[in-house]
Parts: sequence; C-alpha cells; structure tokens
Amino acid sequence: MSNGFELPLRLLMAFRVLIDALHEELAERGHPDMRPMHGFVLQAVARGADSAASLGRTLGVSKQAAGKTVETLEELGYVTRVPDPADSRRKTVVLTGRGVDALRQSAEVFDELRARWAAELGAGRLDDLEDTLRRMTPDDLFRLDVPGWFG
Amino acid sequence: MSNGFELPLRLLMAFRVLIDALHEELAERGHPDMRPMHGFVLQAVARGADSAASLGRTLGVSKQAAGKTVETLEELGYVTRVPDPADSRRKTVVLTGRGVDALRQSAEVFDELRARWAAELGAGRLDDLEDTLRRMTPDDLFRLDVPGWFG
DNA sequence: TACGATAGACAATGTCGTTGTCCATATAGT
DNA sequence: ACTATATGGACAACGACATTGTCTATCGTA
Repeated sequence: MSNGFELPLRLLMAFRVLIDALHEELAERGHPDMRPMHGFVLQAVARGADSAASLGRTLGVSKQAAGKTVETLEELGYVTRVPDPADSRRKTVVLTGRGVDALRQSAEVFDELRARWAAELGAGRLDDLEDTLRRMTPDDLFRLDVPGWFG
Repeated sequence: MSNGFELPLRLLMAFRVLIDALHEELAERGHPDMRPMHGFVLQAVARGADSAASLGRTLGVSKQAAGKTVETLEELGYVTRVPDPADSRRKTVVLTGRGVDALRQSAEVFDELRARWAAELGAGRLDDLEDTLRRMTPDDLFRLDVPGWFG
C-alpha cells in the first residue's frame, strides 16, 4: 500500500485515542455530558474569548452559532452569562465552578495520559514525538477553529 | 502551562496540516469540490464497502445517512450506483473514473507530503514518528467512522 | 451630536445526521 | 416448498447545528 496514507491516519487515530480516553475518564469524574467540542470552547473562554462574538471569532464560526453553543454550555452548567457593567451590550461569558473543574480535570487527565505514554514509550521517545510534531505544525497552538472544519 | 494539553492538540494540528495541504493540492489537480470526508468514503468504497448499508456500517453511521452521502458523491461524479445482478435489492456503489482518479491523486499527494516531511525532518525522524504512532494506536488503520465522531 | 461599528436576539434556511416505516428480496428453518 | 426472519434501499418526519439576514441597543469617535 501507499505509505503516504498512513501518516495522516495515524495522527488522527492518535488524537482520537487520547480524546476518547479523556472523555471516558471525565465521565467517571463527574462530567459525563462533556463532548470533545466543549473542551475547545471552555478553553477558548478561559483564554479570553469571553463574549459570544469574540468566541465566534476564536472558534471560526458565526456569532450566532457561538451564542447557541454558549447557551448549551450554560444549560449544562459549565458557564454563565453576566451583564458587563462597562458595556451594556455585552454579556460576559464566565466559567462556573463546574466549568473550571472540567478544565482542571481535563488538564489532570491529559497529564496522566501523557505519563502513560511516557511509561509506554520511554520519556525520550515521547519528547522526540512532541519535538517532531512541534517542528511540523504552526507555533500558534490554540487554533480552536476545529468545529465545522471537517466537512 | 500543563504539558499534557500539548500532545493531543499537536496531533490534531499535524493532521490538519496534512489534510489542508492535500485538499489545496487536489483543488489544483481537478478536484476542487473534494471534502476531507469524501476521501474517507471513497476509501471505504474502494476497500469493499460497496453498498449503502455496508458503507454505513464501515463509516459508523446509519444506512440512510450513508445513502445520502453516496447520493452527494454521485452528484459530484465520484461514484455511480449499478443494480447488483446477484441480489436485486442491492445497488452496488462503484467508483467512477473520476473517483479512481481522486484516490490516485490523493495517494500521490500524500506520498509527496510524506517526502516533504522526510526532507524536513530527515528520514530517520519521520520513521521514528510513524513507529511511535503505530505503537500508540490500534492496528486496524482503517477505522473510518470519523464523520460525526466529533460532537 | 451624528455616524459607523459592534453585541446580541430573532427568524428563515440549509446541511446532515437521526429514527421510524414501508416494500421488495434473500436466506434459513421446518 | 413454505414460512419466518433478516437485509437493502427509499421515503418521511424530525433534531442538532451551522449559515445569512435583519433588527435594536449601545459604544466610540469625527
């Protein structure tokens, strides 16, 4: 078979392995309704995209779509919207305690998963993997415009 | 920042880098309307999922959804449906010349991209990357149930 | 003060997935 | 051979989630 096919598929599968493991763990830690996309959105909020409009820009979707996503996350208890006293048009999106917990747990699980890979591969090989990937990908790690990209 | 976050994001970004480059190239080679998902479907067809129902099983979606996807691909000229003489319920999905060409071009571009990575990284590092990914992912490379997984 | 840009809500629409139903046809059990 | 069950595909209704367009309120600035 052609060799070139394998690399992208393996990259995607490795990503899936990690994300599936993450959400399996998160479900057992009190976040069974977290979806892969929610993590991206919470990350974006935590990193300063604190309104529907700026969230839309960060995620690469329309502000309407971002607004609905926020609504969903609000119903799940991960964020709230509070009026901005400095700008009465805006409603600032704020992580709830549950939202902060979800992010903290995600970070913990990712660290554990990384440790598992280190144990499996050896720390050197894992570092090599990350170095190699760093060399072949843009520096800006948080391009979160993933939703909808695959289509 | 937590290190664990980086690995999955880099894996996804590396995948995106390759897929974006692929489709940029495909667009210039006569396949501007190919979408990332189409490649997966054509692959599945080429690998024996030659009916709407079996395609649905391979892709992890309902047979109705698979049927609609086939319809789209048919409109784009990548596949046709011919009645199965051995089973008059079935309509066999067949790659058209254009579909075969899309797959062949994809393979070529992937090979070129891999060669580019080899030139950038050195062949040894690229082999290491693939070896490492192989160790951390399931053997069954063609789990094509990607559509809808992210949600 | 007036004007252009921005935030967010609302509505209509499109795409793509789902489930449910239906019919024709294969296949297996008696 | 006959009947029961399973399968393939079409059609319809629906839901999730994105889009664009429009509207109002508000902000920042010339």
